[in-house]
Amino acid sequence: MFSKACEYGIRATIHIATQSLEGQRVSLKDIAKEINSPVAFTAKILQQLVRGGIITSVQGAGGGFEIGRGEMESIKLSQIVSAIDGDQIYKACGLGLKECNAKQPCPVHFKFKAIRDELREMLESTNILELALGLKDGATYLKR
Amino acid sequence: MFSKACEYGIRATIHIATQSLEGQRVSLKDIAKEINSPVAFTAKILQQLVRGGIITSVQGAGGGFEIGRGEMESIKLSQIVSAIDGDQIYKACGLGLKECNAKQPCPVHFKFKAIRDELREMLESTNILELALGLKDGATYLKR
DNA sequence: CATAAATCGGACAAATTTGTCCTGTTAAAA
DNA sequence: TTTTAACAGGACAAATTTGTCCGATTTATG
Repeated sequence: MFSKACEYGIRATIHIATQSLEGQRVSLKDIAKEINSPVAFTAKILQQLVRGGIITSVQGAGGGFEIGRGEMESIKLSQIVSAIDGDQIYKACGLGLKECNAKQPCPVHFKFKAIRDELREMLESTNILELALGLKDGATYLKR
Repeated sequence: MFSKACEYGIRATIHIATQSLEGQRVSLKDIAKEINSPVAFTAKILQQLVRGGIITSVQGAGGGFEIGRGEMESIKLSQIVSAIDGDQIYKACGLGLKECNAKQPCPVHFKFKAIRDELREMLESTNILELALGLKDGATYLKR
């Protein structure tokens, strides 16, 4: 569904959020450990998230990554996906055709569109705060 | 969503089906031309479909690929996807976790499961005959 | 100011996916 | 029976994704 990079990106964002809820800034090392991802690769992805305005980084000793408490509710899963994988997943034809739309549909156009629309709706309506709270409560997990 | 190989595989199968409806066996060359795909790569994918029991190949001069008329309705999109991409798309965790289930869910487990289930339902209920008929009618397209 | 703890960013390497080429095999037809 | 049209399959090549390494930069702290 998503690229590895995107999976790591979502997991990292949720972890950063839970820590930010506690007022804790987290380091790259800590993130990679908590979400069980390769450190250097994770660094690249965090850079993308910073550039995308999804998380904030603080350089230097005592630095790390964080998310402003007030921002968590307005950050949607869809923004993370777009920042890393682009919006192909919402827009692209399920059979890989360049031009595929209601006027000139591929054989599965309408069936796929329905699924994609639901996926988009879900990603656009899911915010990071709710995911972070579920993790903090111990209701969900980020490892394994 | 799907790999390129899988996209080509679905397109190829639909094309073969429309031709089989007319009693025409189709060659690799013709398929690649009609679905606008690289010939040699398409050959590999057709082999997978043959091994998967989805299409039939006939070797030698005048040979090619075909689908028994009676089989089209029982061939589901899900079988093509499974034959080429496997069933990761139905089963795998949206965030890439090895162990993710209702007991130990990732933060987006239930939201993703709902989407995946709809996707699976759609793929399992869509057969090749209906797709081939739409294409034959000129209602849908396989190129561009 | 020197040191240490961090992110930033570029270059490289490995793995996977996508795509190509060539030789072999099969079967129809001249 | 030779030729020809087709699929089968292995080896290779290119492109993309995933992952690594290392030096530069930033900032807190002694």
